[in-house]
Parts: sequence; C-alpha cells; structure tokens
Amino acid sequence: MVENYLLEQFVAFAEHGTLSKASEGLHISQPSLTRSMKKLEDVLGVSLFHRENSKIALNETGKIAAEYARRALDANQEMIDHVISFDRSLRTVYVGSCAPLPINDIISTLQERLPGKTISTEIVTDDEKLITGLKNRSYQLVILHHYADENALFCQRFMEEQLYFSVPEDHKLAKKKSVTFEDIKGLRILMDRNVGFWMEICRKELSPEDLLVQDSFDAFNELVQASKLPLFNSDRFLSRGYEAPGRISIPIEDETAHASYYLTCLTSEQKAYRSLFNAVRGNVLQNPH
Amino acid sequence: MVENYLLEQFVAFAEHGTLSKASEGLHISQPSLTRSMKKLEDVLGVSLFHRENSKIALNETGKIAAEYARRALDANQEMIDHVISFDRSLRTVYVGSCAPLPINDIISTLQERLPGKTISTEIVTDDEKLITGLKNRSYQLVILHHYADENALFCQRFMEEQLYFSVPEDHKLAKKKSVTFEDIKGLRILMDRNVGFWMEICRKELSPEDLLVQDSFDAFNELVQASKLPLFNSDRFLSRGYEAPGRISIPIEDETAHASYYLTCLTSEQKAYRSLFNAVRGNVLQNPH
DNA sequence: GTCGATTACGTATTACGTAACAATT
DNA sequence: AATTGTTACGTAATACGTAATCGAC
Repeated sequence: MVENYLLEQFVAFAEHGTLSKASEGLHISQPSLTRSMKKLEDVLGVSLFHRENSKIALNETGKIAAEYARRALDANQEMIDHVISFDRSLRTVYVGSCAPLPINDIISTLQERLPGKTISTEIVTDDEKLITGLKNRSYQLVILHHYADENALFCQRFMEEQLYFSVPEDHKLAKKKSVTFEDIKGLRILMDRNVGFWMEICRKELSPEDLLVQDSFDAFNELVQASKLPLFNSDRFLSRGYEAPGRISIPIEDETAHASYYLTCLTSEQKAYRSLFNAVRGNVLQNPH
Repeated sequence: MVENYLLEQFVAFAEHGTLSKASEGLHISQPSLTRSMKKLEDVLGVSLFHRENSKIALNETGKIAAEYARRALDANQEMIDHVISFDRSLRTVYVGSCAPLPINDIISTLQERLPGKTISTEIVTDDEKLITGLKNRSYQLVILHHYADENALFCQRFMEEQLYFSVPEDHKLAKKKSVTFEDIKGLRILMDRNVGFWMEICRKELSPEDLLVQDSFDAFNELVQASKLPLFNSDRFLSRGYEAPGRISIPIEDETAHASYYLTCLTSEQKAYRSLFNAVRGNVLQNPH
C-alpha cells in the first residue's frame, strides 16, 4: 500500500516538471518533496527518476507510475465525493412543485416541521414528472395542482390561488369587475417565465405569440415599471398588498384561472411527514374557497 | 484526500464485522482501530457507523463508503503491480527458443554478457511465433532453427545439433553405424514432451502414435531406466558423456535430424547485444560442421 | 466473567521546515 | 547571481500500544 500523500506529491511533480514548482503548488518545502520522492521509490522498490546533478525527471517507469497514480487518486476522490453526496442526500428533502408560489408559502413550514433537514426545491411544470420523481425517490415531497388519486400517494389540498389580470388604471378593461380569457385575447401580455404550470394554462387559453415572456425576473420587473403592458397577478400577492403602482387587478372568471395546490408524498412515507401535513392543513382551513 | 491506511482499516472492519476481529487481522490494537475509524469519519465529515454501547456497525453511508474504499484500494494496488512489473520488464531479457538444448548452452553466456539483467526463457515450438514475439517486443532474443532472412532481424548461427537414436546394446539396430527415420518407423519410442520443434520433426517423419510422449521429465527418465524402449539422443549430450547405461546411440542420417540454431534479435537492437553475439560466434567456430 | 468498544496517556515514528551545501543556467 | 536539487538536523504531528473503564451478553 502506498499512501496517497506520496502519490499526490508525485503527480504534482509530474505536472509541474520540477520539484521547486511542485513544492510551491503543494505549499510544502522542496526538501520535503525530495524526501517524499525518494520514499516513493523506496516503498515501490523501483527507480522512478533520471537524476543528474541538479536535474530530476521522470524515467519510463516514472511516466507509467504517474498515470496509475492519477487513477488511484481519482478513485480516492470519487469515494469522497460519493460518500459526502450520499450523506447530504440523507439530510435533504427534495421538493418539486408545479408553481413557485406554493413553495414560497410552505417553505417556512417545511423548515419548521423537518428540523435538521436541508430543503431543496425545484419548479417542474408537468405534474406527471413530479409524480414519477416522487415514486423513484428523486423527490420526497411534491406540490401538484391536481389531486393524485392513487393508493401509493398521500395527497392533501393545502392552498388556493386565483389568477388576476393587471392593467393600468386608464386601460379599457380597468373598470370591469371581472374578465375572461376571451376578453383579453389579442392583448400583448408581459409574463415572467418562472410561473410553473401557469405558463401552460396561458398558452392554451391565449395565443402564445401574445405572451411577452421574460427569462429573468429582473427584466420582467423593469418592464412592469417602464411599460403600460397588462400582466397577470394573483390573489396571494394582492392580499399582501403587492400591486404595481397605477394598476388595477381584475379577477379572471374562467375555472382554469383558479388553482388548488396539493402537498403529496408516498403513502409509505406518510408517517415521516405527519407533522408537516397537519401544519399545512391549518392553512387551507383559514382560506376556504 | 483520505490516506489509504484509513481505508485499509475501514475495509478490514467492513469485512470482519467487529473492530476486535479486524484489529487482529490487521495486527494492530483495537484502540488504534477505534481511533482510525473516528478519524475517517472526521476527515470525510460524515457519520459511517451506528454506535450503541459496545456495538458498532456500518450505517447506510458506511456501506457505500466501504464499496468505494475497496475500489480506491484496488486502484492503488493496481498501480503498485503495474509499476513493479514494468520495472522488472526493463531489467529482464525475454528469450524464446525453438528447443531447450540451445538455451542450456547459451544461458551462461547470456548471464555473462547481459550483466544485471534477469534472463527469462521460454520454449516455443513454432519459429513464426518466435519472430512475431520478437517484433512485438514480447522477446528481446529468440533462437530459431532456420535463418531469418529479413532486414528487420539480425540473425546469427551459433550452434549445431545432430539427432541420435538410442537403443539397448542388444537391440537389432545396435550394430548399425547409422540409421534413417525410415529404419525406425514402427518402433515405439520414448520421448520427453519438452523438446521444442523436434516434436514436430518426429511427428512428421514417424507415426505420431508410435511416440510415447511423457509430460514430465522425471517420468521420462524413470522409463528410460526401467524399460528397453528406444529413444532419441543428441550429439550435444553424447559429447558430454551423457548416455543411459547399457545403451548405444546411432546417428540419424536424414537432413531433418540435423539442426542449426540461430540467435536472433531486432536489427534496431543489434547494438545492445553486440557483445553477446560476438561471444556466441566463438562457439560455432569451435564446432564447425 | 468474558467480550467488544471506548478513553486516557505515554511513546515511537515520521513527515515537515530551516539552514547549509552543491551544481547548472 | 539565480535557480534547482540534495543533505543534515531539529521539531511537531500523529499513529500506535498499554492500561484502565464501561456495558452487554
């Protein structure tokens, strides 16, 4: 068995070409490297270098040894990476959601009810992908906008969201009590790309080319301020007083403009998340629709 | 970077199941192992064991870590094996020969003229395989029984051998001055398997089923003593006085019963073996045919 | 009481740095 | 002169063994 610190120093020499350069890279002294290289030759019982006066270079055996040493170090690093990654995965709850808003709403409850766990969240537009991910353990929890009627899944409604249409006060629709997707068809509408499944809804109900989709939230926000273009809003934002200045938000009548969110886990893991599900049940009771 | 002595001890524990058994296998004390395992957890920043009172076992992370640790150790061992093997190959001259006798004759000269080298010899019946091996560097030197007329090969005759037929003194052929393969056809003949290309010659000139081939030289020798079966001999043995008691050896007239041996190397390596070739040239001059 | 694991302490190894030296450029 | 590698020596880190302690079967 050859200790890895020797191989590490050996590979560093092979890459730097001289002991002094390598010793700098390794943050050790040159004499220390000299000794290590001799020790490596000693434990292998093999000559690895051409030495003449103040020159040292790999010989043929040394070149081969450097190759294999790299592989041995790679295997070592691979072990470290995999073990640390697996260990982290044990402490992490992966949450997939069909939309960003329910994540914002539930994240503090997650942290409170899953103490010591790291919460990792991801937006996935397609409910089916979320369910698949739940089953293959890519996610421990997913947030759907449909009830999942399967024995293997434990599914609980925990939040509602109503889509609003936001226009400048002087817009021709500003006076209306409510609108339909039909009413706003043909208008160019500003949208943030990161809205999860809502993007699908809007594409279906309106003409995709009318949607001015912004990749970054910053760009979207800037355009909200700088333009009079209509956009979508949500009761969850409005109830917290989030309304762009000089705009009015009007509820959209269509059924598809209303969403119910369902927190879902595997039935087999239901027990581990009991406290969490109890906590979010309170939510929906306070906001009955 | 995790040092290999830790991985070695960790894998030993994974295999033995308890620290005490593992420490015995490793020839270290139990307390030392306890500390090493803690250190391993410390450098990885990860828990690897279930501990309760005087019990310790791998947890899930530990099982995965053991797998990867094994691979890392394997990569390390692989490096050691390959480097040592390559180093040895640099100090070794591999010699292939079409027959055992010329090897015996030349081996002391090889050792004398290739100081510091390990001589590794092998009998290969087929001259073509020897030439191929020379070209792909499996052999540095080969001994052929035909001249190799190629620019890439340097080929020098260095020894002759004459095949004799050895019979008991009271054998019907014992009085003859010489015999031919034709004369001895039909006789059952005792043979050692390890005679190189001579086996091919005998198979061609005689009936293969008449050859009583012995796998081990000991068995062959025993049968020579215990039986009156005829066998082959060689002028090289006879000139040193090797003759089985109560037997007479008669030269075989056929051309195929005479062999010339050619020491051969790659022309590109001729220089490295100049002294050797000069030394064996003396041989053939003393024994002109 | 025995066996297995851990803790505490002393020791021996050894990897490292500093300083001095030798040899090239 | 500046750079590179080696040797000599002292030091600090650390891996190990021994002895003692704790728990469980």
